[in-house]
Amino acid sequence: MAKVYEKIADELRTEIRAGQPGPGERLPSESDLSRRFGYSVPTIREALRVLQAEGLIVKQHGRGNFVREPRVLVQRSNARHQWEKDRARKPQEKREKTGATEHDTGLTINDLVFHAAYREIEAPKNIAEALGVDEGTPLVERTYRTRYSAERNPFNLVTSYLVRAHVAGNSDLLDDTNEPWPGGTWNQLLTVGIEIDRVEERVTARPPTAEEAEELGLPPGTAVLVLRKTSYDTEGRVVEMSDVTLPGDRTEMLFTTHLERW
Amino acid sequence: MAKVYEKIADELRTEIRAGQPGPGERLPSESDLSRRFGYSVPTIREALRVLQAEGLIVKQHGRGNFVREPRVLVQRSNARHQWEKDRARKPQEKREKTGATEHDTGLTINDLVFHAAYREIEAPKNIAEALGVDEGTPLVERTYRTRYSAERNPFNLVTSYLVRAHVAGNSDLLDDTNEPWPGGTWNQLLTVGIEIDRVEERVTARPPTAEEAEELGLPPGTAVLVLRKTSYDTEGRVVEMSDVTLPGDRTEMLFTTHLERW
DNA sequence: GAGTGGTCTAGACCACTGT
DNA sequence: CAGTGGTCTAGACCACTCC
Repeated sequence: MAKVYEKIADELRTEIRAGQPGPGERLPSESDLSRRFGYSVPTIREALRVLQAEGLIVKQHGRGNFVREPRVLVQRSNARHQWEKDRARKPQEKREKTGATEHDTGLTINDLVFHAAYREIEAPKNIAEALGVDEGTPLVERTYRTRYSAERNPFNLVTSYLVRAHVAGNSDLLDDTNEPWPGGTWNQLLTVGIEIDRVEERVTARPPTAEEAEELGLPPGTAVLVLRKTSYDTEGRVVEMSDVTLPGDRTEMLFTTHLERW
Repeated sequence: MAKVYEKIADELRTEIRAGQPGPGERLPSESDLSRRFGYSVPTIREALRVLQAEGLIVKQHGRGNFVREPRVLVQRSNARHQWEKDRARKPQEKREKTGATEHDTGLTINDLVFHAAYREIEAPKNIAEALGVDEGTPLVERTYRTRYSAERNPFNLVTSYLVRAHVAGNSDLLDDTNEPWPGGTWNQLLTVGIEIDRVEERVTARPPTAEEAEELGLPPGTAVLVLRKTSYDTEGRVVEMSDVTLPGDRTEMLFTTHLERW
């Protein structure tokens, strides 16, 4: 019942929590730890791997093992939805100035880099279910990436779906050169007479897939938040659905629920 | 740039995604894979570890490596807050019958096992900030565990804080033998004249700590959702704050935001 | 070039699962 | 008992970082 590497991990974990070494500081080298604990380097590495999986340390090839520094940078609030709805009716020059991400982060449009791609597809089963349409229904699929101009990796991955028939009345919606759409999707929906009534967001958490870790630049020991946002119009139809992947170590989602007064 | 174990992981991942083997099925044994790929068992194990960290497979000592089956069982909706507020004013016999967890899960009180512990503490810095009080202010701290009667591990870990001075008017609130409180915390707050106006929930995701993994029975390759719920009364005071830890692989949180109509 | 972590090998032995 | 994964050793060699 000993399990040497767990004991070593426990001991190192306790020391790190006590601040010895503190955030950002280096741990002793693996061979030093090997001597200190009297076990082989692979065993030490096994212990360090446990701490890495907990997100407690970061390994840096050629430099050493470091205590991870916490970071939560991007906040996303559900107040953005009302804000976005209000924005949709503003005149174009105002709409162009700022988007929902800037609203959340307080940054200006110059600090952010957007990338979007457009595609028409036929609804696969799971997407069709979420949109409440038949399998094979023509859809408009758009994928977004947003990142800080100073950073390499985007801080979210978004795939958004619209029912093609809903938006066919406005040819701008089917033209992928109109990117990014001034005023956002909801303004475009307004042009075809659709008003959003409520938004549902389903949130789960899991480790990133290999592709997500790659694209978001996530080190091992990070989780992602997975958000499926469904927008309903005033008649209860689903008019937009999007899947969003966010890095758990730098994202905080804020949901405010207002209650009826007594 | 080869990295054998990554290539092996890629190949196995592709096969699993294609359904070969499918969810719940066993992978070939590690020594079989060693022969198939022509690399040593430790290298194969390294590849399998990658897949485990992604939550794609589950290792079972003495049995084999299995493709993980997805499971999302517990749904938690922010509609629970209005429901809970309404319940607080109902007569006691109704309040006793069911709690917010039953409301979310659709189970009856007999399917669930509760455990609660009670403690009085002086506010440490971070809690004091969240409650908007001075450090050292007397608080009531309560920790909850809820689990299915058929399962070993709870499906959430809750720590809740109240300001002692707010609730001192009702001695029941300071008596830890009154567990679980019929009608919940908000009914108790009602007895001291406090009405909840809005709830804020902050959500992040991260890998579980060693203690959380242990207590929730989480296998490696699982993330947790961390939720900080803050309840404000009609005067804008924070009257309750709780930290909730939920297993990412079996929890879905649903937030509905209603928008103002044009 | 010295020091660090990363990959891979080969094998001994232990612990768990199922027959 | 046979078959499986889990732990640990000892060491070779590679790749990266920093002086």
